[in-house]
Amino acid sequence: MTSNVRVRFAPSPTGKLHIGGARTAIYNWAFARANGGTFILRIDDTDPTRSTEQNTQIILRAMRWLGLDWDEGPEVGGEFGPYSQTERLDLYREAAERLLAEGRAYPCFCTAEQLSQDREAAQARKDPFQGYQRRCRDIDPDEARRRMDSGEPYTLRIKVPADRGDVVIRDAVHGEVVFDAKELDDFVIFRSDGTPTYNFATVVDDALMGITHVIRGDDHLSNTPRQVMVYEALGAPVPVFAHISMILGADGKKLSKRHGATSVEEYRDAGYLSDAFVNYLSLLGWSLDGETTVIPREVLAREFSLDRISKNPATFDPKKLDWMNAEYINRMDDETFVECILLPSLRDAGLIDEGFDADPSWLTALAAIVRPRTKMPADAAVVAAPVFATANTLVYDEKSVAKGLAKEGMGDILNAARAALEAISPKSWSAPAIDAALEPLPDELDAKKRIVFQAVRVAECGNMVSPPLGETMALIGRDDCLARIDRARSMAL
RNA sequence: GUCCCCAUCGUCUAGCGGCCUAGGACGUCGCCCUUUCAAGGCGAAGAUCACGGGUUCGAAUCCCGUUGGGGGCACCA
Repeated sequence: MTSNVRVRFAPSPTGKLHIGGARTAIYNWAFARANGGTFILRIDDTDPTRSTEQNTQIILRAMRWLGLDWDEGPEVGGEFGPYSQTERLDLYREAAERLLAEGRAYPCFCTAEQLSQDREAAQARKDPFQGYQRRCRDIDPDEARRRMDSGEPYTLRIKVPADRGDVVIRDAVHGEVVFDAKELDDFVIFRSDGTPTYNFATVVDDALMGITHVIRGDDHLSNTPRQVMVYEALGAPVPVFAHISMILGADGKKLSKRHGATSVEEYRDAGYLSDAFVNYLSLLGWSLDGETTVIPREVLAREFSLDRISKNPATFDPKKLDWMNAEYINRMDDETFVECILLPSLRDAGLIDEGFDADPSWLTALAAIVRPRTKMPADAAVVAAPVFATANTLVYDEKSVAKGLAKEGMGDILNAARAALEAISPKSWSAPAIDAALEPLPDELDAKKRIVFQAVRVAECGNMVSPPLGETMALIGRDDCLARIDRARSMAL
């Protein structure tokens, strides 16, 4: 299915891609995919002082990690390029000159001092309108031309038509939003240094690129009537807008550094799965049916719709993100879990090296006990650590030893356990065999189940908390299990 | 100051006039499973639908106002 839907995500490279931007990108991407449209990535770098190439690269990398592939934009090109604003300066100049020639824009020679004076005066006389007072709007065009040619500094301002009534914006999430054109001032579209302003450049780009739907943050809603003025001056069709609410921190304030990680790549580095992250973010302000929470990206790309976007600002909840991540880990197939979570985690923790090789069935058995205990990839290594230790290198947790081993009678328990385990032949060393061997011990020793297994657990794993004993010991191997008991014996009384 | 937006469990949300004594998810709590920890299963608590007026036979849903939050009003984006 193809359609003429064209949407764009247009970050300005003044910083990293943050959570709010990522969510906007996801919505644009999903909307394009769901409608067989085109997803465009454009770099809005009109502010040369704050934009950097490095930030652009970080944003592209984050987009790739999120799995948001763009059809037109940096690196892939497209017939509406170039796709960064610094390369489009001529297009803005052309558009501005046309508007000037048509009398839809005019030069303004007011100085910054003059303007702030006017603003203060308006404030002082409690004028409800505190915008530009239109001093230069009626300067004779010929005189204006002379002053421009003489080198006098000027900006270009849009001329809001005198008879323009209400400006009605069609917004897919807010419905019709009405602004009184009287509130609009003749805002600057070109600075005196010859660069375009944001409100002008974006509209020129969106018009030239044939953008049909503008999905962006709520903070632009109040600017939209100004932009509509530019579309109309340009004679371009006005797109459908969809203004989405902001994402807040737990204190209800706009999400910022104070709330912890805000950039996409911090979440990647923390070990969050791209799929889980995208799923979680997509639900921050959108719902499929109000019931479903696990929504794989293919489903999102098929079912996303603007009319299910919520108007409320959403609070970012790290706990639910964690749950989502665990959910995706739990739903992986074994092979994926081993390749994408377990092995990398073990490597990062230094438990194995690049040349590590293990029997596939052994790895599957390890994965089976590790996976349900893995919320974040790093958890996997923590859980698996005892398996990768040896009797000599195993680290014994002090508290666990004190509580579970260094007590009266523990020596007897370990002796009995050792004997029972030794009775298992190397060939039949397995989880069921180990469980069967250990099972009668409490009765034989007339000791509590809890106490017996706790002692063996600490002896084998160095900790009172571990995955099930039989499975773990099967993975450790018979010889090392026996050796661990020997070592633990010296700690028991 | 002015304009615009928003308002349902702690959080994300469902709800678009009767199906709502308000549904789902996260979190919290309890129980089951169990040698520990998880995972899983079952269940519970939790929202006078911000408040006040209307409209209507009937309102979380429509209208007005109030309050509270947020955003814009720049030669920032």
